[in-house]
Amino acid sequence: MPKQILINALEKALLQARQKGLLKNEQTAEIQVQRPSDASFGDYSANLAMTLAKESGLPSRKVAEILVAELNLPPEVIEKTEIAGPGFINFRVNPQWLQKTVEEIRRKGADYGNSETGQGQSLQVEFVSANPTGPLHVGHGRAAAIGDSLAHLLAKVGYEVTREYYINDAATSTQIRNFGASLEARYLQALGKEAKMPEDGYHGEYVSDIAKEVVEKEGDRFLEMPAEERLEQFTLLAKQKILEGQRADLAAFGVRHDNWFRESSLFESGAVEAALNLLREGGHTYEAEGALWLRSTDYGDEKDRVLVRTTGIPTYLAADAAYHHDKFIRGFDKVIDIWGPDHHGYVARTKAAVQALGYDAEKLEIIIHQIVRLFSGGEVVRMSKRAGDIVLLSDVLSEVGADAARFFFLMRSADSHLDFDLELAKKETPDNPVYYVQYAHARICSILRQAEESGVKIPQPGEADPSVLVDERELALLRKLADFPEEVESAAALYEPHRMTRYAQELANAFHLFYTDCRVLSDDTNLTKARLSLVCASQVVLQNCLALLGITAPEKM
RNA sequence: GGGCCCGUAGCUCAGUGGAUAGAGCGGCUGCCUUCUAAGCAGCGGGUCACAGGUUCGAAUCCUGUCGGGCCCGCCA
Repeated sequence: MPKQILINALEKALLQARQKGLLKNEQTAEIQVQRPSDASFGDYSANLAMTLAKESGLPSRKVAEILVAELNLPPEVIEKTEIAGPGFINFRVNPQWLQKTVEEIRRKGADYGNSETGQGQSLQVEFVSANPTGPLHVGHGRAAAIGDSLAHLLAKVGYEVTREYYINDAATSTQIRNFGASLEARYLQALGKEAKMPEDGYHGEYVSDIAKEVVEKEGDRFLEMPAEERLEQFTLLAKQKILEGQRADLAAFGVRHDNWFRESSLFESGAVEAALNLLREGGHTYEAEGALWLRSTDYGDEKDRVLVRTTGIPTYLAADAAYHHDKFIRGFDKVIDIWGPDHHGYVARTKAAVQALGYDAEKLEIIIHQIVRLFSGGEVVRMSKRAGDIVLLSDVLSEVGADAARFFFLMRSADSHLDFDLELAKKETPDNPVYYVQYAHARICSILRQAEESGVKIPQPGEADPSVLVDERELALLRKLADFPEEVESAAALYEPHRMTRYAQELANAFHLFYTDCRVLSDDTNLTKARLSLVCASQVVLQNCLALLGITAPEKM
């Protein structure tokens, strides 16, 4: 990687300059190499001279000159070094090096872009984790897209990744009981009986749908049951049905969790009690007003939080503390939770609980994504009759398809509110970025088909001479392809999968430009071979990129 | 009242302290006898909310103000 080569070379040059007494700086400045804002400046750029100027008492351009004189760069990678502007050192990559990456990409195939950054550390991404009291909505869709793509990214940079779904199914949960009671009421109503919905009942149409299904399959056999047992049965049924639906929605979205973890299992196994004891023994709790409190303020929370209610029933936080304890007991080196914006208030207390249990706060990363608003023709959409104001993920999927939904959910950074334009996502025109990207892949496949049909052999890696790829469009495409590992690296390091949708668009653009200006199949045998090889490399990178996003790469459109 | 996120082109948003701040959409204008026009080219478009501060250098970091969203339970 040129970037790493440059950083190493600059480091060495700085050391030499110091040893020779040309620069007096003692401090070890972090050496940065970045992309210049304007490509005409070069492929890479270093600001080192500017950061050293003040301390060395020399003008930054002078410092740059000293550094450049000490620089020793492999000419086959970096062909040109120059000082520009206030003291930037700009580098241009040797086209030879770019041309060689075609072969490297083709040899590595699906592994191109992999790295060892994660060093095989085990890492868990927990995402979606919706309450079993209703179907998944668009917010969950965003979480699913982010979580799944992030998991792909982290696996690509060398982590051992587990995807987990936390089922909030605690039997003591008031919400679940309420939901069960709602289903019971709808069931009785479906059988023509008088029944009142509970006070904070679930009025969405999906509850009635489930009730009707129960009537169809089980008839009126619950009527005779004692009230308490019946409620229990319906609570169980409600949970089960919703969970089935959630699994089906995720499957339709192409998201698969390795592990579905039941909150209730923490109570059954005694893990909640154990975690509470640990917190007590560590002196992180106290009793007040008949409840057990966590001293979360010790770890920066704005107030202490209840762990066990006056009723003796543990809170969600108690279970969550036990849950995270369990994650670390299972040996995860790093745990990432992806939550909706309505949970941001729980970040501080959860991190507090984790620290009180003796773990480094840095081992837990909580990503909060902001809300999704659906638009159609400039109007906010409330699509679902079944769930009131909530727009269901399944509705969006049947409307625009999984690929478009994934891409749109991943177009913005998690921090940013997402306006999802359904019309645009449905369009089969270049305005729609997901089609734009997929079309590039379809075009690639079309060229390869065309070549085969006309009897032109696709060269194996190494069979083409890439040095004939000198057109500006070809070099621009090569640069984009060569960028891929660095893009993956930073998207993974920053936990920002949305960077890859942007990269996908840029890569597709570079390919379309190449396609327009450079005819692949021509009478010039060597050029045809080299360009076919470049097309194959483009296909590899586009596929790898789309795989990280969880989006298909169609061969025809 | 407090917390979190956001404020950048008409709209939706990128932008890991660097050079003349970018993309897509929308608008207008061109380009198909040639590997997919689901493409390409061109034209417009900016007080980076505002005010201070830190820095050689700020859209980016800090403080404050204003505006928008979400949240603030011994619910989950």
